[in-house]
Amino acid sequence: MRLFIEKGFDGTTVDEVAVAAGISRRTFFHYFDSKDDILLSLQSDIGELFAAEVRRAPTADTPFEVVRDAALTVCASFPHDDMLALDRLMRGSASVQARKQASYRQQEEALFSALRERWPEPERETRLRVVAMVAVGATRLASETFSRENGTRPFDAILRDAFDGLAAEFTAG
Amino acid sequence: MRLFIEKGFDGTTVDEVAVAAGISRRTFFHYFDSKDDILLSLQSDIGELFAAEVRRAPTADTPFEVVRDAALTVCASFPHDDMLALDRLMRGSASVQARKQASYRQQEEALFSALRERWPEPERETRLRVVAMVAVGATRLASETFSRENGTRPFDAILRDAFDGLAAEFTAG
DNA sequence: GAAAATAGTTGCACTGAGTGCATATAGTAA
DNA sequence: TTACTATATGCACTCAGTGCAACTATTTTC
Repeated sequence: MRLFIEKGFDGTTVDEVAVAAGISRRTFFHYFDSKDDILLSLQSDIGELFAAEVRRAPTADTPFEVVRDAALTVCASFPHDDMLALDRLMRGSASVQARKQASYRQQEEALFSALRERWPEPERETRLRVVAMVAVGATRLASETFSRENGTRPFDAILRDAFDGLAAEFTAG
Repeated sequence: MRLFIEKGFDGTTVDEVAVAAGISRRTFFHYFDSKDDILLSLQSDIGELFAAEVRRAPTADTPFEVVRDAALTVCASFPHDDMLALDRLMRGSASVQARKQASYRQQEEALFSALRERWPEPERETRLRVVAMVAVGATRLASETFSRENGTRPFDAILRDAFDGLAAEFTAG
């Protein structure tokens, strides 16, 4: 991370990272599948946390309520200062940025699976996919807003706003 | 494309592509920034089409109606057989897949800008972002469903269902 | 405590993507 | 025909990522 901040992500070679970490280049690739994974690994398991929270939720709630509360719970447990720094680094590489977007897709899939366990009726499938998409989307919108505002407003508040805005948009129109 | 279908995306080198196209390797990189771009370039301008359609829409409609109708119009103009083949190829490469997801993000941004021109009031910003996100999301969900069903149901119908499902989910809950 | 099995580490050589630079080969204007 | 410009190409290089074999540390077993 120090090297990336100093010289940029693209300006840092894997060799330099390996040397700085006191391991050989080959050993680096034993622990990380790619250079991108250094950054990506730091946020890869959010999808699982999210899904786990959904499985733990009270049975009386609607799918939308379940995912909203799960999102708020999961995101409360993140160190927000690190989020900003990581986000800035990720913006430095197109391929990292791309794979980050792809990871949202995976989160959505994990979330959908979890929802599906609770509401297995076939006719609900489309709507559950929609809910999963919207939940991940709201989380992403919130984290983008958080970065855009440079962390001046607490993440929880932004996330709550995103979900509220979402609900408002569709109950009104 | 023929090479990719025969030998897979990863199994085909840029040299082979260049030879098959009757140009030099160096010239290939003059027209494409990367190997991935061969596939990516075939769907890169959807965002612009989408945004253009939004700018052309009747002023009386709500944001949601505008993006739904724009999506339906734009997607009606695509050769659906090619969509399936392209989609299958894209699944063959992780980096292409990732960049495809990233391109959805760009479409969302383009769409938001277009919406913003029509509804410039600051207090609407969040809701317009939500609408843009949901519109691109619905389009993506539809295209995933289309691929999953292997093209047995017309894309227009699936897309309409996605938007309807979306509306239903939020007016009901 | 020595030998043997196992897990983690490293070096080496190779493939393939992508780039900078200098040059060549059109194609076009003068 | 000449001068100019855009495109095409060759060459050499950097760097990410991989397969393989050897090497070292750590346990296990007798």
